[in-house]
Amino acid sequence: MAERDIDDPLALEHQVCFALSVAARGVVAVYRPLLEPLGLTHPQYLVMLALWQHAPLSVKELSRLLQLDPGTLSPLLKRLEAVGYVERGRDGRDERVLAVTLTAEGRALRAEAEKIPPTIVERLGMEVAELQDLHVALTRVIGAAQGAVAHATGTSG
Amino acid sequence: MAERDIDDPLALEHQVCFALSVAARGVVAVYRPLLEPLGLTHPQYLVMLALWQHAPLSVKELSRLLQLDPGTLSPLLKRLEAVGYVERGRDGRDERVLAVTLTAEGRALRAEAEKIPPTIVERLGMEVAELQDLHVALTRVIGAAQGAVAHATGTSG
DNA sequence: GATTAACATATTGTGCACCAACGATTGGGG
DNA sequence: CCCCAATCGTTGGTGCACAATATGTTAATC
Repeated sequence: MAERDIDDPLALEHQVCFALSVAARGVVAVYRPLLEPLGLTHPQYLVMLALWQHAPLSVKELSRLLQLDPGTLSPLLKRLEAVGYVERGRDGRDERVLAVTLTAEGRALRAEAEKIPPTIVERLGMEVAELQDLHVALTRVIGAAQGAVAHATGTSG
Repeated sequence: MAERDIDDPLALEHQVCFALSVAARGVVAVYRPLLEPLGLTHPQYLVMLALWQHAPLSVKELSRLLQLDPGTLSPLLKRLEAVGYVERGRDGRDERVLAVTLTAEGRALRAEAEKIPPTIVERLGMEVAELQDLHVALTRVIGAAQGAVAHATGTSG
């Protein structure tokens, strides 16, 4: 069957979007057993990374940093507050914006999280250089996709 | 702030998993306006690709091809049946397996779908060679991730 | 040939992801 | 001062994704 599909532009094995989806889900699956003891899902882990770097952050800033819809972040942040890693309070200057800050427990979690990246690299068994190349390629795709969407909706913004 | 983050292994901009997630969601977003007129979501589009190549397929075979949980596919296939692109019937030989087949309308949809990949490449504005390189790199990551999960749960299978 | 084990799918529950609509707050122009 | 538009976050709806469980079917064992 493979013979006939070589020229098929709709063949599953030719689709970059398919490889992208499978790779993303597959890598997240490698993280899952490492994040589970911390009580975090992968999206929650990314939010914590953003906060460890830049806290305090508003929902809008998180949305821009993580390229996520505010409607996705809103309940996610409530769950992070429920487990005690962040606090959600209104900013004094502008009552519209939510100030997401880290609790002491949330800050302490960073020490545990530092063990994760090396473990992931080890479990994947890939060269760091190869992962860096991939990161560069993905960054280019992210830019291309943003440009494509911007062009489709209403050029630039 | 960038200066201080160069050596930070937890910096958001260093995470391959983050780039992978954002790229996957971003590229799917480029597909969305093209798939919407066909009445398909991106996962549904991938199922149709698999069926155009290999129909009829069982849920288990689709699960293996698309690397998706049967619990994800089950309701998805019902929705594809509801819009009239596939039929779900039991296989005569083995009443356990579901035979997913294409309807005439489902087969006809392939002509529309053939316009999608070139449009995507055009909208992304990336060289085909670069996309092919990315596909190779992603395939390697997919293999590495599968190996990592297999190792974590119970080596090989 | 009845009991068991293995298998294929379906269902339920939790959480993400996007969209559209809403309510509250803020800042600007009449 | 007041309305108005823009902004920020939340909510509700649909659909994906995974884990655990349930149900029915087939195959294996005794």
